[in-house]
Amino acid sequence: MRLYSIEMTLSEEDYIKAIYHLSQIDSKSVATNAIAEQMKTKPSSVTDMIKKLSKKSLVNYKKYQGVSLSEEGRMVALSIIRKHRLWEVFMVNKLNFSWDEVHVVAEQLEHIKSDTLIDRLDAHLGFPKVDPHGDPIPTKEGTFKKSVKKLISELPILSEGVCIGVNDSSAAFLKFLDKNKIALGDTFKILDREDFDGSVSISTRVGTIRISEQIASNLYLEIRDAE
Amino acid sequence: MRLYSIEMTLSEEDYIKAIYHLSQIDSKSVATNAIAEQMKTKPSSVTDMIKKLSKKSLVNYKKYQGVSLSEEGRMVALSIIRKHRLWEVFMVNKLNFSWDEVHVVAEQLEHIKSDTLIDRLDAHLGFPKVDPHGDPIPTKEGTFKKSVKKLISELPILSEGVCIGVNDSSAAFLKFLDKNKIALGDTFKILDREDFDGSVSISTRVGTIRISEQIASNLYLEIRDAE
DNA sequence: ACTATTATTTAGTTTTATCTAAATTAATTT
DNA sequence: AAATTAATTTAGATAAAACTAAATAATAGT
Ligand SMILES: [Mn+2]
Ligand SMILES: [Mn+2]
Ligand SMILES: [Mn+2]
Ligand SMILES: [Mn+2]
Repeated sequence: MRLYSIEMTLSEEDYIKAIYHLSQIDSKSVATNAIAEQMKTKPSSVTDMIKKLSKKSLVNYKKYQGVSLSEEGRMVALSIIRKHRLWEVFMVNKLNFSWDEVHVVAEQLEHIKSDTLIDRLDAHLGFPKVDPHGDPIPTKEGTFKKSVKKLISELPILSEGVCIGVNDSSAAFLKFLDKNKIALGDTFKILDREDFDGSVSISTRVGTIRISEQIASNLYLEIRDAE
Repeated sequence: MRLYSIEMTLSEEDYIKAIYHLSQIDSKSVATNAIAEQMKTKPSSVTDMIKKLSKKSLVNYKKYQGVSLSEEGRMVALSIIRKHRLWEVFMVNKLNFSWDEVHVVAEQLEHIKSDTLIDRLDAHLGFPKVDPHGDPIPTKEGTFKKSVKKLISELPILSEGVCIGVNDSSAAFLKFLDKNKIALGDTFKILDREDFDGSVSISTRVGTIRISEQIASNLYLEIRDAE
């Protein structure tokens, strides 16, 4: 993960990260419009930036064919994600933030340039493996356990797993979870799914409850014994 | 110190901080060239930025007359300095950095925008009053104990005080201090000064030593019982 | 008071990251 | 296969922050 420290602007870093995340969803090459939407900018701006990143050989690009990260680009993405998630752990574990408050600030902190800083922060936090949302933290070398988390709405009946994250971290949703005694770290089993409305019956630590499709598509489980 | 959160770029913040520091040295209005030197930029760039800051009424400016910070400008400066110094304390106290390593990274961290973050960091660090170099940390409200630190070279004979900071934080100088058993927190008394070369005789915790003018003009003492 | 020197500002460019509007290519329908 | 629609790129503009070179104002020396 060291490479030879390519100089990158904040903007370039955010684009690289966006491309990484989009290519996770849909492993093929990433569309210009998708990047524009993610970055809340215009497709023409994306094209400009893609050309720049391509010149730096951080992405593979052919006109009208979309982009994918090069190996260097992937490493840059992982190093930014590593920083983002370590700062999130710091804010939650050391500064008593709650998990829904940290993302915006981590968006800024992830751009601080200092390898020493991030190494020592990692040590200070006890080398955490996941961030407060349950997402894995890449190592310095750019390796990390591939996420095995899936949305409840995507899992087959009888799946069992630990609740490790949410999609929607709005205050309203978090309040709902609290009220229904659903918390990070709880183990759930999917008992049944209603084809009609997609609602799901799950067993939790307080008994069996039924959740709507909307809720099920916002809760991630980590599946046991996955590779 | 809250004001109504003026939007400021990183560059504007660094200029405001530079103007603040320069006006501390020499309380009058600050010269364009002095800012250019401090910021390692050209006078013409400084003029451009001054006009911008003046439009935002963060500085008082009349052509050819130099600039001074407005009251808002002073508050902005103090809030950046507060952040800079708190991050320095964090790196030294929590991440085991040494005091000569933290400044460059703090130059970046001071620009992170989050009032909550800095408040919680302050609490996490136990509301420190000084940074690792002995410089005072402004409060949220923009008040702080006026520095009573003086260079040994500027103090009269028989002054006594606690060593709280250095001017030159090069590795070579810090090594020298270590070798001579001079550390932050030690109490020194100035016994004698040689007019010929400005060298000074001081009593330290390991006995009496003689230091050159060059060393004396790099060590700050905090004088006891000053207001 | 005049001149030389220094400090500061202005004018005109450059680079980076945006944007809008127009042109082009790709994909979908009929 | 032609026409329509959608996606993408190009062209041209703008704003921020820098620069160089030239002009102007302030200061100092005689
Ligand atoms: Mn970011
Ligand atoms: Mn996260
Ligand atoms: Mn800075
Ligand atoms: Mn300091």
